[in-house]
Amino acid sequence: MRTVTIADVAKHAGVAVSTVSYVLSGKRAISATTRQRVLDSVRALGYHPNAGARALASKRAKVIALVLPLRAGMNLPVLMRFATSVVTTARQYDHDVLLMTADEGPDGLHRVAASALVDGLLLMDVEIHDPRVPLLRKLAQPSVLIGFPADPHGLTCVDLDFARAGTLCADHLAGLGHREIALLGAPRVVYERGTGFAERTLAGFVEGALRHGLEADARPCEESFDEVHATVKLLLDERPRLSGLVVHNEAAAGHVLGALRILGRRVPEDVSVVAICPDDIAERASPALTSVLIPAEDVGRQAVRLLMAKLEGQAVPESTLLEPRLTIRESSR
Amino acid sequence: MRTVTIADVAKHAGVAVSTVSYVLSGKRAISATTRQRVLDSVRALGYHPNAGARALASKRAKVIALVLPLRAGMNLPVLMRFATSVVTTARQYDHDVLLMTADEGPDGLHRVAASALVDGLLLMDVEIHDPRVPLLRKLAQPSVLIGFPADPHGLTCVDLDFARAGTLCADHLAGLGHREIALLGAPRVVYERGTGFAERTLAGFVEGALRHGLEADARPCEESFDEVHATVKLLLDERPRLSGLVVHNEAAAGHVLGALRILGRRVPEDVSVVAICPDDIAERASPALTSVLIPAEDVGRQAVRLLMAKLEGQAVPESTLLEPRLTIRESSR
DNA sequence: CCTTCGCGTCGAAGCGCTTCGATGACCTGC
DNA sequence: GCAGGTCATCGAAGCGCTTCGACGCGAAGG
Repeated sequence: MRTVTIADVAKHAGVAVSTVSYVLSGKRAISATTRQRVLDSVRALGYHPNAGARALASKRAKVIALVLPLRAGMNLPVLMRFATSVVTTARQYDHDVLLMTADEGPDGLHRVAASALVDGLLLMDVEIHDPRVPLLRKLAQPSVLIGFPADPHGLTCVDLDFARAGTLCADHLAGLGHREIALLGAPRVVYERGTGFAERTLAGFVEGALRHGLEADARPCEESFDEVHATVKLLLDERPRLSGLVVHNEAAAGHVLGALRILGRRVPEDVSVVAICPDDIAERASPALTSVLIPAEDVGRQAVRLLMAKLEGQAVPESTLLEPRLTIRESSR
Repeated sequence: MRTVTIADVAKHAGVAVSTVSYVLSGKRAISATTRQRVLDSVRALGYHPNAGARALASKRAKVIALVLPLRAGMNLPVLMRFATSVVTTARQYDHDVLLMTADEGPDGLHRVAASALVDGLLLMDVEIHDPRVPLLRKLAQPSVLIGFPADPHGLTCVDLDFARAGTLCADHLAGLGHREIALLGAPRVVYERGTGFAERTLAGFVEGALRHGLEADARPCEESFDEVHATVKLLLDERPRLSGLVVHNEAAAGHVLGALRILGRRVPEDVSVVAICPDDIAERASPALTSVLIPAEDVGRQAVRLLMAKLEGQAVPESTLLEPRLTIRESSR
């Protein structure tokens, strides 16, 4: 039971190999009758083009690389959601996805690119001074980044508009009449790493609070319950009249509610809480959290679309910021 | 700046193309001096073999498929950890990983296999009556399954020994002197899906409890705080002297502690809690949970090893059960 | 009626690599 | 001193596909 090749199909259909190829690729006109005959043979023999041969001859592997980070502080569920959406979208464009971890570093990217294993790259969680960025500029293959390096010039970057997300939270709380609010942020290491999104959220939050004339505070925070409890307590001790809390730390969101309960503050009666986190986390919490979602699915879909456009040789914007949306649930009033 | 081919290397080193190939593959003896000359040229020119050409000529793509599920009830962080360990291990064997989602179904597997895109497949979360299993038996490529279908004959399956995990929990609680214990399980849908692992845990738990002559109870449980709270309350109402709780539901583990707190039971003074969950979840909880870990990393590594062995034509065991380990933390005494 | 032009199809030349059989060069042992 | 055997290297034949130029044929145009 040898594997079926295009030559087998050609013989079965009584046409030339090239004709089969053209039927399958649609790159030249083929009469309806011939096309049908070929298609029938393809089905009858169960033909599947050999990926290697196709890649060799056409210089297109129909595979894109997805490079995921796996460092501390990354939210795994979101990453997974993102990956899923990338795979699903890529399949819609008839491409497959090669999964890579960031710890292979620039060399890993160079390897898959130089060996023509992939036609394009998708990098998640790009840092401000990312050592992979200079390499990407040299590569023959196009790439799309999730996140923004210091100089995005000549690159294609996608991200949630975190500054807007921060502002949106401040706006929401201000609109509800709160006068003293605070941001409970990501673990300190995230800020230090300079990934950018944490700072941008903070900046947007502060800007929004200022614009509304609110008293605003902000703290990084680790993810353990004890740390969250301590930070919330600190915030509350320093500002007894604090009545609005923005949480930009998915892992901590649930703990914040627990801590407030223990500290004798009711949510939302005493303190309104707004989270910047995926919807499922917000919904699972009790009370359900008013939240600005991180639309992992949208980001993935958009990133793949941009990459596919680049593969087609189309021009695409350097920067794509996804508009955040605030969903009001039970934790704010 | 054309891409460098093996012919360029051969010319640069003053040898035949085949000699370069043999140097790189090590499949024939090459003199030390020639080898060095070739290696120098490779480096000087920055040569990387073209993956498509290599795959075509050698019939080995050096890529394996990783098929991940994305259904309700799956724990995303564990999935991600698993994927990471698969990628890392595969790289050690000089292979890359093609990421697929289970929703492409049997057709998707058939596609990547028939097109020789991959040399082998790794399927996560196999169900008792998995529609993909009959296909796997027909494929030219070897595969390894995480989980067990009804008839594992002729396949290669890896999993945590969930029955042992359940028993281990019962043993631990019995050893601490508890007489009435209960298992708080996965969401009902997980049992209904017949994935097997939930039942096996339950069976192991019951068996262990019986052997020690304990009173034992068990309930499936959804993941929301409210549901967990309700289930814990029910358990406690029915058995006021319940003093040991096994939680086999990662998402609920944290909520269980919260519920017990609200219900006025101290952990571990009044109730000992043992979880079957990844270490990080157990450690993050407060108090830290005594737990049997789901060793996602081990499973991934082991699965890749088995697949690589099969690719080399070696015989491997049909069934590999990974021994669970119980880590004692603060939540049991 | 003959030229011209598309349209549909074919044949062949690669794409860059692996692998097989062949070829020398050199050594060994009788 | 020569048959036999190694060892290192080479050349060439594919692997299965895409793509380019060529070609035959019927329709349209002069």
